[in-house]
Amino acid sequence: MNLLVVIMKEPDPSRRKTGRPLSFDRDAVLEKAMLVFWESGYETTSISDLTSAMGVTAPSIYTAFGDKKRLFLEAMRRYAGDPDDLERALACAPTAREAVLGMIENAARLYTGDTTPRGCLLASAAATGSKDAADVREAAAQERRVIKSIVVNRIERDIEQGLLPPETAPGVLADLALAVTQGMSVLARDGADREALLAVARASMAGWPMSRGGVA
Amino acid sequence: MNLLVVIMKEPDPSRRKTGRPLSFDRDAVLEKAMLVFWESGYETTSISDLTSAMGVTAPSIYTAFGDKKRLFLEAMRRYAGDPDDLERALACAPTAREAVLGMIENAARLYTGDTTPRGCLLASAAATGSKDAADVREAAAQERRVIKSIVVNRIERDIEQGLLPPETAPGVLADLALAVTQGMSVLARDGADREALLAVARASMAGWPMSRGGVA
DNA sequence: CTTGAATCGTAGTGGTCGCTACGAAACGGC
DNA sequence: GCCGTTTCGTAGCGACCACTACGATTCAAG
Repeated sequence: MNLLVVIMKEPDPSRRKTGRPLSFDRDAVLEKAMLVFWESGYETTSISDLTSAMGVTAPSIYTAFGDKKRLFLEAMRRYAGDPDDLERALACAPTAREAVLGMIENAARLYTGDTTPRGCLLASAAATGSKDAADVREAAAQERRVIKSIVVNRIERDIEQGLLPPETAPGVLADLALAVTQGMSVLARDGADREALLAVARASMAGWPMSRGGVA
Repeated sequence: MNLLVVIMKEPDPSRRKTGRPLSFDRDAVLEKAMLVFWESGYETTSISDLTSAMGVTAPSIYTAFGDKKRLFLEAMRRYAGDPDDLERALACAPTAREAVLGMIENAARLYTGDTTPRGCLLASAAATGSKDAADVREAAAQERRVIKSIVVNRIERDIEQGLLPPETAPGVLADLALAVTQGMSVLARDGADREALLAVARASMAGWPMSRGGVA
């Protein structure tokens, strides 16, 4: 699916041949849409909410992005970023522990930024919904699964290198990291400040096995 | 507010004087509504969703519960239960650590029940939404604040009794417990099974200070 | 058996939803 | 200038939203 999308997007760089040009910056407008979805969720954001926030009329949105669902998926991918970037960031850290702590701390800061909505778009924008938005929730779940597998791989690397005890359960630690991350989104929405979230992030790592002298 | 509600509900036990009686069990129907909101969220559940699930026509819902917002708030309170029950349960446990672990484990089981929707109604039903549902989100936030304060009090009791080191930060541990709880809801919705959630629950407690020989 | 009170089902209300038809406008190629 | 192509803004589509008016129905009270 992703491969197909990439392949079909190939002709893009050489396009813009004929016809009236777009009157707006597609990327800037997509970011506005992302912020609205981040703030108000997928189904609970209306097209008219989007048109007023993006400064673009409804027909222009539909010609540029397809429909509301595709616009949201594109906004969500823009929010989540490239999984390879996350993988590289985790690979750079000296240990899996520091890698995951850094990831959670970054989330804590992201959820409490003063120019962005509180909390996590992935956690809140499609937490629930009607049946015909099930595929959108599944897409968000898929993003989380990708993140989890990247974290699991990073932990397994430390186990193989003897930096973590062999009985370490990578799946549990990754699930814990993900649960804390998504749970912090709720705290942030409830008004918790950045320091409170960072304290939670650090406290959530206290259960990790020690690097050298194992805890057992 | 709660006091007022209680006071205004005083005449209830002696009511049912005249007029046609309700043709349905108000409590059973409220539970059906709770399950629908639990599954599909507040704003993303329509009145027609509720009428078909509750087996009651729209006018009957409105005469029995007021409007959609009041119905949801009542369903949410039914879901959350009486805070005093939580307080008593935490008080019964021998230590704050066991009390909180039990609370999180209960959440893990609740989120993976096979006769109820996955995840947590409090976490997902009002995670985001439009402006005119802000008071509903605030009500959910208030429920979480009550839970946090109960947990904080239970932890402070152990600190006063010397079961936890005096430098323990009750707010951070309570926030962590809440974040893990709400985060597990996301994992449950993504398909995590009960054992995975219970493992996360236990792992999240690993960072707690030891009861006797302190960790520092 | 009548009367008043409360709920019943039927059948809608105005409003907003996601989405689009359509003609005018703005481009590149000739 | 002219044509084909694409986007523009206007205006509105049918469907669904939360909610309710209204007359029939079912109870307790007298």
